[in-house]
Amino acid sequence: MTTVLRADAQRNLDRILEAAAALYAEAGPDVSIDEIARRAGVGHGTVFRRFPTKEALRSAVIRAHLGEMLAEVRGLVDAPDAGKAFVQVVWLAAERCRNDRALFEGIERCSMDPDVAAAKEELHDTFDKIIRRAVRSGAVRRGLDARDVGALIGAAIQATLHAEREDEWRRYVQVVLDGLRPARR
Amino acid sequence: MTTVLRADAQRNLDRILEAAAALYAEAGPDVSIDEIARRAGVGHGTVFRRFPTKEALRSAVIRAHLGEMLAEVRGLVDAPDAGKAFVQVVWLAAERCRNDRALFEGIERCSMDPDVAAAKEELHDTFDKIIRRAVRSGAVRRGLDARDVGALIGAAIQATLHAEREDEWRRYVQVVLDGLRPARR
DNA sequence: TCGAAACCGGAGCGCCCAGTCCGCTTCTGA
DNA sequence: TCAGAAGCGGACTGGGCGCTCCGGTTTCGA
Repeated sequence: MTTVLRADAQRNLDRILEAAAALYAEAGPDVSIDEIARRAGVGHGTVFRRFPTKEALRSAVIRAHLGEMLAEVRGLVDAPDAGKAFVQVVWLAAERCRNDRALFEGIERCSMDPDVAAAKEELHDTFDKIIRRAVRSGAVRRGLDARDVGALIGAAIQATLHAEREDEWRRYVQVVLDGLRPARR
Repeated sequence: MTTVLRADAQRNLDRILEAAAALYAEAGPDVSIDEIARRAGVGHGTVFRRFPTKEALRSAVIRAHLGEMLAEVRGLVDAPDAGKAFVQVVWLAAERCRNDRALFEGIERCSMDPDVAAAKEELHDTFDKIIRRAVRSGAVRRGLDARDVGALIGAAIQATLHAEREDEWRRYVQVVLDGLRPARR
């Protein structure tokens, strides 16, 4: 099925993925294929041979990111303090969204891709375990799942994309994080 | 300067604004002029005679919304309980964003328009008064201004745009609202 | 070394959309 | 009623972008 690519083709493929990830991170998920091809140093025909559509390329990049996040979250799933693990995951996700402008929006948009959907689900399942433990330990309010928390944190980051101050996003994430604790009284 | 429009022209202008507001609310701030013109029942040339650019139309609609919000917020600026007034303003803004998909994103995007910028500033100033009183009364944490709160609430709403459950947004707004209270301990 | 298979990339197509233009229609004030 | 001003809208332009195609080039196993 998956035959080995010729050396030059593999090199170009790597360059394309690298360029796409960089441009998505800098400019959002709507960068044109031409721009990506230019940055990768290839013709845009080459991009379309590897990825039949613009969406396919986006999905591939997003999938890679989700894989990395999953590995990180898995490393925290059995941490002794569930509340701390929860906070750590949130900050990890926030940092990622902050450094990659397309990540949050892109994940939503690529949900029709079955591979992305599967990766997302797996990530959510893992995060849900942490959340449930954190809820049981009284560190997090009831009634929230991984999708809720992801949406809220992602949104807080999005809100700071055009902010003037560089560290704005940390304050916003902290506000949401405080809001995620059990309601008072 | 502002001469009176001919009756038919005024009618068309009203229709255009109405159609634009409706489509922005339904489909976001990137609806094409053609679509707006079609919904308004006019040719798109007519739209461009009233509004020199697509942005001008967007700005006009946004400005109208900001004017309405300003009136609402002004009505709460001298409310006896500053904390309650703050919460009310937040829910008002949230409801508006919820009902108008383009509002939050559109306000950011139209900030170069001087009229929109002025309206925004006036709204912020008014809301800031409420926030300062609420902070003093201990209902809201320090270090936040109207821009912060608006960004956070808008973001929470945006996060629920593609949610399956219809009332998702209320939960999210409540989380942010709780996060906006003074930090514990 | 050499030929076939794999690969490359830019010209070109079709579509969408913002914005312009002008011949025709509609309104309005006298 | 009527002339001229105001308004109308569709044809058209130009630019951007996703995507295709094919003639030329590169790679690599035999």
